[in-house]
Amino acid sequence: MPELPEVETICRGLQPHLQGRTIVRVDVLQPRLRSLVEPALPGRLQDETIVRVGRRAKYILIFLANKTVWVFHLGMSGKLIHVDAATPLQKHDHMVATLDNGRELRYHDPRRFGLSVVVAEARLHEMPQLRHLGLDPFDSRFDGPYLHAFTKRSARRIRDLLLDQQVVAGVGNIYANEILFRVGVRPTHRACRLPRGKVEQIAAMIPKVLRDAIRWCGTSFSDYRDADDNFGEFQKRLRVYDREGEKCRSCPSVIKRLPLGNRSVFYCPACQV
DNA sequence: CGGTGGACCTGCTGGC
DNA sequence: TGCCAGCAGGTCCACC
Repeated sequence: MPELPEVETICRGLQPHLQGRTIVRVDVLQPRLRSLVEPALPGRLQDETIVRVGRRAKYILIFLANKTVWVFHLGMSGKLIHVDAATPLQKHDHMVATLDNGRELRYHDPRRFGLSVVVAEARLHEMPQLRHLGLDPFDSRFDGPYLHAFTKRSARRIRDLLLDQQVVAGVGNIYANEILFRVGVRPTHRACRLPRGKVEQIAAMIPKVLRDAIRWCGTSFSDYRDADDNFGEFQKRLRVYDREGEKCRSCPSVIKRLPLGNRSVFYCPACQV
């Protein structure tokens, strides 16, 4: 589900609710996520105060006063929501953190592809999931030459390269498709065959599209919601993703869908070469 | 090493 | 109406 813009929207929504709050208790209702939630996790969080909420790629980072970090990844269908304690529990609510103001932070994830761990802040960037991540697209070092260093030596399709978190951290299938439409490149184009100028354009378009999506609070199809359980708006601004058979917004052609690996690509056969 | 394809889960939709 | 195949925002691992 959530790519960088959705995760960033959730973080921005959680920050004012969580900052300065103390976690009173944590209940794990279903520990079987992508990896098992360690039994010691509730004890490591109890009575800890939240300093701030941050993000690395698609990971949500809740920094605690004792210099540990509660890390979440939402997988495909995860939600992290701040609610009133009176809100009825939903099916697939797997974790509930009660805060000192009586409100609750709930982790909900039907497909259970998500992740939740607590790590020492000093070891955060050494944890297996974060260690090999590439640059965040908003990092000042992320530019054309950086991306070109990857594209020039890769025979992969450009869509697959953009999904590789070791190259750019935070792009997922929706935004990979949207970015490539906006630079007129087919998702199936081999990375190493793209001219340097096109790679520069792609590198510039990545943060542009992601920023735009953040401005619209992310993309909601079925299950994505922000920290207050509200929909995003960017689905109204998609040019190709999930628009198979519909008219291109830039020319008279019809958007095509192609299964590529186990993720569909969407493109305009006229606008994208 | 690089690249591909399947596995992990549940739920929804569309075709028959 | 009911059933079943196909598909879904992501990662990780086995295999070539």
